[in-house]
Amino acid sequence: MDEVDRSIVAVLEADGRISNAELAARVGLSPSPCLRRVRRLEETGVIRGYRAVLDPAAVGRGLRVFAGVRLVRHGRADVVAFERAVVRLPGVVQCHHVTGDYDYLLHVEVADLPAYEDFHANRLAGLPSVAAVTSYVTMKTLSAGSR
Amino acid sequence: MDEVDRSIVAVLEADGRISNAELAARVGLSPSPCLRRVRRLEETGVIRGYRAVLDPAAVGRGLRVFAGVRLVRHGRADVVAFERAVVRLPGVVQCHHVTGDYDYLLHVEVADLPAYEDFHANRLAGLPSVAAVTSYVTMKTLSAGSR
DNA sequence: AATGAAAGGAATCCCCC
DNA sequence: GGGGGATTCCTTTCATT
Repeated sequence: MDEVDRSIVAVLEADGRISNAELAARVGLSPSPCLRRVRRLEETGVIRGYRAVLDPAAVGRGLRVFAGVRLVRHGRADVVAFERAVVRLPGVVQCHHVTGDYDYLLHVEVADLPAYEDFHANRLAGLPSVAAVTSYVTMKTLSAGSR
Repeated sequence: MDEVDRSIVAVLEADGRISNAELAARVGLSPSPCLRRVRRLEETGVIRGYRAVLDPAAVGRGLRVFAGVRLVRHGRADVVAFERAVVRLPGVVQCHHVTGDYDYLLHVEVADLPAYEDFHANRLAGLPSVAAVTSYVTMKTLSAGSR
């Protein structure tokens, strides 16, 4: 990871579909060594993949909610069971194991408030060991620059 | 947005750098109409862009924290000043205006805990109208499938 | 709207520096 | 590690159905 590699990942983070030819020009290389560096960054896991960024509302994920979850018990079996189950729930984007007032902070995206009510009452509350759920419903999201 | 469009965005969300030729094959079209559909999805804003997904630790963002922020005052000027300033802070990925115990939930990514201490004490606490900050430090993140 | 052909461009590989 | 050039594949456009 030298300066050129850092430039490459910065450009690809902002535009993941840029052509190798233009990427090379932007970082001051010719296409051959540029492509070699990109492949190496992919192989070593610095670049994990590429994704299209979608309009949430257009694909049925217009409501974003963060849900703080506390568990009743914290034995290994309880934790494993919860973690396995929660990432399989439709609408769960990420599940963060956090310090603080909650055990987990869930990033959830669903169509609308009725869909979240269903998620909350019929999916999440029924998971093993879930003691309490606190929901933070997103009204607006501001993004920082290129991300 | 018909079924084919939904397939296209699903494939591109999982692999944003797939070639148009292979994308076409996967959704059962020939390349020409497939490309036209992708362009239309981009122009109408359903596809907002493409990004490389990076290993956070490899690019100096090894620590993810969610910070619940309460403001002292909620007048329009206070809110606007806070929102303008917070997204400019280095490390702030997204700023969610939420319902519940906090006014905002910040998604922050920094190098490590000392960097977060600096962010918390020297950047965030000094913003206009910030009354209190509650930090949820992520120890582990589980992702749901393709996202 | 989809197809298919054709031109132009890009990705990729090999070899040299 | 970087560069140049050849090959192959892809992208893109346009005429056609």
